[in-house]
Amino acid sequence: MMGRRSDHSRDELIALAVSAARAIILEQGVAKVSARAIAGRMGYSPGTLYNLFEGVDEILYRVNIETLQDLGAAALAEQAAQTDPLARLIALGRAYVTYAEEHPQLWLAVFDFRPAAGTVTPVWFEDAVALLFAIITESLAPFFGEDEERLREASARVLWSGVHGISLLNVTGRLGQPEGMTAADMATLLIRTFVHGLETERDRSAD
Amino acid sequence: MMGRRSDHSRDELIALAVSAARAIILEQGVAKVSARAIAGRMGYSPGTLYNLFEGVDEILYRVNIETLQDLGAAALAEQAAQTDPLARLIALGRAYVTYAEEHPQLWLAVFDFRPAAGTVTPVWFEDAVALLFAIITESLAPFFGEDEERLREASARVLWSGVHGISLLNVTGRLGQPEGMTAADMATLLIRTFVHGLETERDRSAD
DNA sequence: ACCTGAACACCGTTCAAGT
DNA sequence: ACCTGAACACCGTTCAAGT
Repeated sequence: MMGRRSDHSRDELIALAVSAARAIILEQGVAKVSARAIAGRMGYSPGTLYNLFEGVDEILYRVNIETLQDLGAAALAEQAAQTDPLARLIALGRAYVTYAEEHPQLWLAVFDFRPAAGTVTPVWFEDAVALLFAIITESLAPFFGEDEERLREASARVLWSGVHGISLLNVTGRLGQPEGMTAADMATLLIRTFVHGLETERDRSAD
Repeated sequence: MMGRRSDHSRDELIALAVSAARAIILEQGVAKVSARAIAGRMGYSPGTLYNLFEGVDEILYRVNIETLQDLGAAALAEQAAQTDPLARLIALGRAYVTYAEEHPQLWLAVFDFRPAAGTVTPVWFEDAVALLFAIITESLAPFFGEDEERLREASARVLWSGVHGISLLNVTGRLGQPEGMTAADMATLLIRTFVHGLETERDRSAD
């Protein structure tokens, strides 16, 4: 029962563990992910995971980065179908909210995840987040002059926070939107209204 | 060592447990709250908590409702200092973000809290949340006509989602706002721009 | 070299037993 | 009636021992 088995290569084991973790998230939610549950589903002992990863957190980071890449691909695809700058921005926001709605467990696993205190987020994970965020900043370029970098940066963060907040309330069932309005409609309202308001905002900040 | 002690009345014990939980949140964060930790700090055994509460979740709900009431009071106080409708709305948003910044652990304990799957949020807690939300809806009244109930409701949720999202990123250190801008400034940008954009939005929805 | 499984220090919750 | 503390079923992580 003990000792080497070599049924799988190291890389196969890593992929197996990440798949097992994702399956648990999909079936039971991220709260049910544990070293023992992952190992059990792989047919290995918990100790094996510590030959492959720093800990359970690293496995979750690996599931989450794949979710983010999938989300990013979906958003870019939706955006590519539009040409008008505002329509492109709205497509981005709606794709975000819709993706979260279609994959609530995976999406929550990304954003509910609070690694144990004192641990640092892996660089490769932060890089992936920054890459996704750049899509928003770029999509905002048509609405700002070259001397408005600060406003554009701030607007990107404000819009993302808003769309994310809508999505979080939606996925956790607390959005409580008016009858007939979807969460994506709320995102559209936010983005369209904000962009239209930017013209007025520009006049005021000249004070 | 066993049997009754009656050092404290039932109500005193409840207050003691809630205080102990809050102290742990303030010192170590909500993740470190546990039945054993609360009981240890009270000088009682874990089992005692189950004479007083349904479980640890109920203790957290009790800490959180007090945080929400405190946050509501702070927001109302800031708002009362303003008379202009837009200034009042902005005061509300800034107070929210500022409160979260000043009490990050308590604020995160409210919004990071995901009760065990299958449990229902207590009615008294949902009522308190609804009461707070009504402040936002009311503060938006000056900006809408009587035939615009749906838009007002949707706007209240969109604005709150946005301010909340900004606050969440801020408290978890991921806001990344431009140099010299505070999280409260970001909330101001969101609210002011959105409200200004509403005029344009109204014209469009007439299409 | 790889993998196990027991061990350590935790967790929420229950409940028989004691005062 | 109140409170205890052992017990049950968990958790993440480590590491001596085995192949």
